[in-house]
Amino acid sequence: MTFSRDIFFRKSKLMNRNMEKFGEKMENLNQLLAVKKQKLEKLKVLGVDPYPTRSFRTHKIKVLINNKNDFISSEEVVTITGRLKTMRRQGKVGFGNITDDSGNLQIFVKKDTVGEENYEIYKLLDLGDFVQIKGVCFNTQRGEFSLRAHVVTVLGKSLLPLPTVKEKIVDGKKQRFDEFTDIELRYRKRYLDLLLNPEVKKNFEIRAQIIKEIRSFLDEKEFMEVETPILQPLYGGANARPFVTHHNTLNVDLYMRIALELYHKRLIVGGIERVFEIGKNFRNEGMDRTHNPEFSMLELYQAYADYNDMMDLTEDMVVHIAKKVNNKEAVTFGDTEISFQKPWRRASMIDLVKEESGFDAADFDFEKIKSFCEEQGIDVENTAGPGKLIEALFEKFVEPKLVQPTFVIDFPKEISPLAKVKPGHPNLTERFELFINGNEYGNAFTELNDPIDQRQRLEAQSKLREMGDVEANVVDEDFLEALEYGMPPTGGLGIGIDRLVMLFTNNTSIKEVIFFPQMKPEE
RNA sequence: GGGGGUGUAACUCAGCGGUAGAGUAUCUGCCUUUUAAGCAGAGAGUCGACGGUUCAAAUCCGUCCACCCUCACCA
Repeated sequence: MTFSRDIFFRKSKLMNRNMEKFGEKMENLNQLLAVKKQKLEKLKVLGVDPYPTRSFRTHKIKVLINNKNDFISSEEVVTITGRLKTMRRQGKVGFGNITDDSGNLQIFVKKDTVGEENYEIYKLLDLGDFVQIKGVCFNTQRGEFSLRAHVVTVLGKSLLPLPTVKEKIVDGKKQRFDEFTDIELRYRKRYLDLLLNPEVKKNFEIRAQIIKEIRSFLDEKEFMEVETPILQPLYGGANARPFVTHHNTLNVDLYMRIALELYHKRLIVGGIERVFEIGKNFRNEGMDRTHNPEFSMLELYQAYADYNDMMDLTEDMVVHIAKKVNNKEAVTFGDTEISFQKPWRRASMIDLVKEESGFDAADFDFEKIKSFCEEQGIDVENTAGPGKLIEALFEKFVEPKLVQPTFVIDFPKEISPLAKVKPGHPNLTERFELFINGNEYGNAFTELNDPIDQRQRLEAQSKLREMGDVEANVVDEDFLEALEYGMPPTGGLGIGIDRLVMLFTNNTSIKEVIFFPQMKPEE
């Protein structure tokens, strides 16, 4: 007997503390389990294997529902499989609802029809059990399309009771009772969440669809999907603190990647002109509504392109997703209607700061910017230069106002160590971030392909690191060497998949779009 | 890390100093077209953990844990 199973999980501390008392208590705690086990035994006595090796079905439930009249008039004998979700038994007859991943169908089991022995088996069923029902479709007296069982077969007994959620249809609207809503339980036991809250599954279906559409869009544009290392001897491509792990055989520490960027650029060097990857990044940082320590990114790199091309590509890709997922070039998030109609606004960071704060930072005058920041109550870190302060002003004054899709372009060079300088503007780079609804959704550059400049930039980052900036980039000699062999002019783009899914599913928490979000251990 | 909130039966919750409650689920009985099926009955809880105050704590106080919200941090 396993005591560590779900409903006893919380009680397990007791086991350490007081074994005897726990033993007594288990009598009570086990009651539900014991009942189910008794049923298992009874099934075995009846010669029924509660966990048979084979199952069989002729139709998914949706097929029956979509062709009700045909199945009723033909009286075709069909077999469905699924989980028993509700049960209404009354003496020598009973009803229940079976769900498979396509739908939900009422079954009608009558003692006279299935026979005495099979009816005994039916009576031993519990909510949550997997069953196979062979029978014929018909309409009940109340007019509900149902399956009249000829044979009830057990496919898998459940031992733990599913939380009970009941539904009633009032004026065509579903009313739910005793919903499974405890957020902590929903995240920790996502399988129950999926089972009991159908709209949760919908979120993840949209997620899958978005990813599928990204793939087909990029495939159409002849991007090659690649896989690059998650375990890396050095990390880079973003400003973030990494997770560290250890490889025993090599006896080296390895980092979990924080970005895909540097390996993709190596592939561009290698002559693959268009690459993309959808994968997990890992950042050892704070968690909140929009941050999970592991999260999904799309990165793509295109040779002979620049950040203007990346803006066009981003527009086209998001419009493509919106049309496929939402059937229109727009999405409603909360009360806000977001329009993806091209073209999206493109405005420089410095112009936007000036527009919203009245402050002109175009001259990069450090003392001037610093005193304005201090006036505005912005903390000035000791490693901050004018570029970082401009970004801070941007975050404070501009970010929350960018509701409709906006490309914020031309970031300070100081905070963009992997982006190419904007011609004629030594303090700026050809970089943009995409903002929607006040949140960042993407980041892109005309990629820096000058190995000498790149080395200087990484060395400058390294100095910041020495001064205490734990998120500054590290110098990656192997990457620099690749650049020295020559990288073509390249445009690169990163899109946060989770946030995009949040946008299209109208969710404000990243935990709603990640099946198993990071949670603290329970003990 | 700061502030606020929540934690009671398998699920949803009530109780907020006098020794544990409801509905659902489970079990028993009745019921051959129900659908939140119904009727009658039963069992089921270290009231998140630890400590304190009190004759008496689910309830008051403190500490801790988990989760949620919010601010800070963080591309």
